[in-house]
Amino acid sequence: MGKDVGVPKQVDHQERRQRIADAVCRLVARQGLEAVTLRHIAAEAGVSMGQVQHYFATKDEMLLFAFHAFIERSERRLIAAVTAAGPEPSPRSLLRHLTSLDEESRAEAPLWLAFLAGAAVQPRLAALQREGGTGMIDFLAAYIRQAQAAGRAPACLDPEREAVTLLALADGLMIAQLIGHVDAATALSAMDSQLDRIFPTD
Amino acid sequence: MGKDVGVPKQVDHQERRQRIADAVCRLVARQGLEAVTLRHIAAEAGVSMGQVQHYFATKDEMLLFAFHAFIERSERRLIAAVTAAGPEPSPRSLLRHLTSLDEESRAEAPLWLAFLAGAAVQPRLAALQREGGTGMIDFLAAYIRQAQAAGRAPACLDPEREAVTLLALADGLMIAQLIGHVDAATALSAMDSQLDRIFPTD
DNA sequence: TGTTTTATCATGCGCTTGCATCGTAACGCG
DNA sequence: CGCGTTACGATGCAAGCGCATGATAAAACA
Repeated sequence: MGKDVGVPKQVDHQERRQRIADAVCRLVARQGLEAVTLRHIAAEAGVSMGQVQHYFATKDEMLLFAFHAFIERSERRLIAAVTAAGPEPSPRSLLRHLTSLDEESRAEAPLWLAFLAGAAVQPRLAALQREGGTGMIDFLAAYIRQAQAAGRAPACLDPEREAVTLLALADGLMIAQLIGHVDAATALSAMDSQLDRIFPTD
Repeated sequence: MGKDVGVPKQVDHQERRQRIADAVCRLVARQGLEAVTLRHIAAEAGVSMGQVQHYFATKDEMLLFAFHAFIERSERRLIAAVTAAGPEPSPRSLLRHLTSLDEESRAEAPLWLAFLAGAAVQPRLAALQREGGTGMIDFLAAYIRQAQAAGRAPACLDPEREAVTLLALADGLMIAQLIGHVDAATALSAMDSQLDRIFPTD
């Protein structure tokens, strides 16, 4: 019986799934969740429909996997954007990133919004979203607390509340930009105004 | 030829369309945009599928109409919420409403989000969204300007930017609540904190 | 080697979709 | 009254959907 599970027989299972998940993300970003069909995904990924079925038992499982992968990638990039800016991480880099001012995030805004809308209806998507979001809030709150300890932020602020505010504002500004209510400069100015309030010395 | 157009022959055309549009909104709020099919809508509205087809040439036209009706209703209620609170309209009532703390708005949050995601993909929906949003921004900015003139708000603030910030924050907090990142109390506290900054004397 | 497992494709099935096409009541009007 | 427009229901249809099935080739293992 001693099966050595996990040993790839011929192809890298995980890599194939990821490649298909990427195709899902691309398609959702471009045409929304409704455009996700097995046939469209197969075409977008440049593989046969049978192959998609081979790596994902159902369409739902595929969507869930793609969403999870997307969230993980976003978090990784967010943290990288903050910590890679310098030895002393800057809140500006964090929130400029969140305000979707770089092209990479901008292109993914519709994707994020589509999954958000899906989460409003499908509990399983909402659960994934919750995990990701709280992680970011904790990260931000800890960062604010640290700034307070260093005297770079007013001690009277509630770190939790400010973290929630900043992230909510980032989401809202991203939406406003996406719809066309405001341009990037206005969004950035609004976010900067908030940051000045929290980190006056930067 | 002198046709008296608009004279209802037998039924109130506009009222029928509105009744169907309401069914669309209910269904979208409950199950998302993907659940919108002619048959489901007919069932939700309690009419035959033929009737739905009679009042809307295509599914897209039906969605567009429903979305437009929804936006108009939201704006009407928003303005009513502000002006009906008293002779001197209060920013609190406005933004408590926007933060989706009343049940009515809360139930419509998924609906709003679904149309938002749709707008990210379909330009015609985005156009409708844009109209509605700028109206609210102008309304808010004018209100802030008026408060500045009355000395109830710091003159150093840029009304446009603060209006954008408040609306974006409202959207973001609504999303955070919907996903479950924060509870209503936290969201309200975050919004109040912003209002204190803009209207310190209230 | 032969056998089993894995990877892949092609095809088909049952169902739902938006929409077109009929038939037919009911009312407005000359 | 008759006639045409309007309102509405029933049905059909081609396309697309998720998914099941079976065939085939190759690799893994005995």
